[in-house]
Amino acid sequence: MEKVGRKEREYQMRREEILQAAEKIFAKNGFHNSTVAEIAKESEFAIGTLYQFFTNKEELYYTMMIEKFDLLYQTLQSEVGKNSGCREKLNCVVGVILSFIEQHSDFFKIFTWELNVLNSNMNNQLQDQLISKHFAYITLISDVITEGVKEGLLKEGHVDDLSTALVGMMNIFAFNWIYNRQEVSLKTKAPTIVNLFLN
Amino acid sequence: MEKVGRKEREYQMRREEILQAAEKIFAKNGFHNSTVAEIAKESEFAIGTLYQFFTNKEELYYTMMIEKFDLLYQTLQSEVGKNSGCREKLNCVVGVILSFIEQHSDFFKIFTWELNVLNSNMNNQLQDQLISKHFAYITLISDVITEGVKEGLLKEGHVDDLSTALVGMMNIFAFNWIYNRQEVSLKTKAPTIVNLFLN
DNA sequence: TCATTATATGAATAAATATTCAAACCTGGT
DNA sequence: ACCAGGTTTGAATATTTATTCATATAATGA
Repeated sequence: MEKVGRKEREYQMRREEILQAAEKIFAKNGFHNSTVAEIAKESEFAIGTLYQFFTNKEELYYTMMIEKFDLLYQTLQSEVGKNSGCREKLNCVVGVILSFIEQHSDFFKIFTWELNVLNSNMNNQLQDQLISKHFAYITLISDVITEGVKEGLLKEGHVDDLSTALVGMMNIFAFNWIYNRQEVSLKTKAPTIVNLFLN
Repeated sequence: MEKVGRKEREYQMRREEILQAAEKIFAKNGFHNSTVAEIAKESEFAIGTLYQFFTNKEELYYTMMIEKFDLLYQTLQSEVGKNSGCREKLNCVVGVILSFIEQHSDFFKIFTWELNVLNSNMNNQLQDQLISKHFAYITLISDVITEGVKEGLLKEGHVDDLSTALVGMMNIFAFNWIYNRQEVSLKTKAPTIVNLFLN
């Protein structure tokens, strides 16, 4: 492993602070209604300092999104690995995702609802990177479904449709939960979703 | 009925042209990346002319959204009325919605994915109006589900969850269809969705 | 035809805000 | 204590674009 000095560590901490502030502000206002000044204030750095860490507003945005996404993906991967059988894995996947959304609801808000608004004149490198992360995520879910088909737990020939449906259900439950702020935890919806899914 | 003169008719036609141009541009770029100048060019009017019809960019945006939404709602309502029984009505609802999305995919893009980005400092009158339209739409679907429960076709006590799940599935199928541009019609997914839903 | 009213135009204005950069400030070594 | 590199700062700049409004154009009717 790399040995990192204090300088490097402190640099990373400051960078992290900025990313957290960015997440908060972007989630509250969306990309376009957030100002760099606001993020600077939230992070307690000067505007100029942010530009020391990120070349521009866009890069700040995408970096934040990509790092969050990595975290979700890694959590998913390691947790699913601990289970075997489609039903168990499904429970795990849905549970992990809903918990994650609950803990990082700011991120989820942005992710699901603003992705396509950032097209046009944006930095394609970063955008492509983000999209490929999303693919990996969907593939992971498809794999679980495929296993279910092999087991005979789910009907053959609809793997894509089934994955799509599952993701759609999770997203909308999360969306409703976030915007209506139920008193109950989002995770309580996990059995509902899995049951609905497996009949 | 109102008798409308030529003047009024022509006014409405020009207004309609502008709304169509707005839909096209907003769908392509989202609200913030669309400029009034671009919409003016698309509609072949001068910038100033748009301001004769709509007081500002926001109003243009919301007006367009609300009118589209009304159209969907009215279509739904009248078509569902022609059917009886939950299964039939469900087929109808899903079919109508998917067809509508297919025909008005520009609108759908904006609707599902940008609603919450326009919060903050926006015109609340119009925004509230739009949200209430959305409620009516969801209620219509819930009613069909409730009927299904009464019929014993669906399990009791989950009306909200079931409506939510159904809407979520439709949305995500539509989303995938739009962004991956399948060669097949979106409507072909209707039976998949209904079956998945009723087991 | 001409005068009056209504409508359309787009250059000019105003406001918002992303980005830069010269100056101030730290930090660690001597 | 002092200096040289590195780091932070935020006022000034540059850009973008929504909105206005004086002017031009068209329609109407006497």
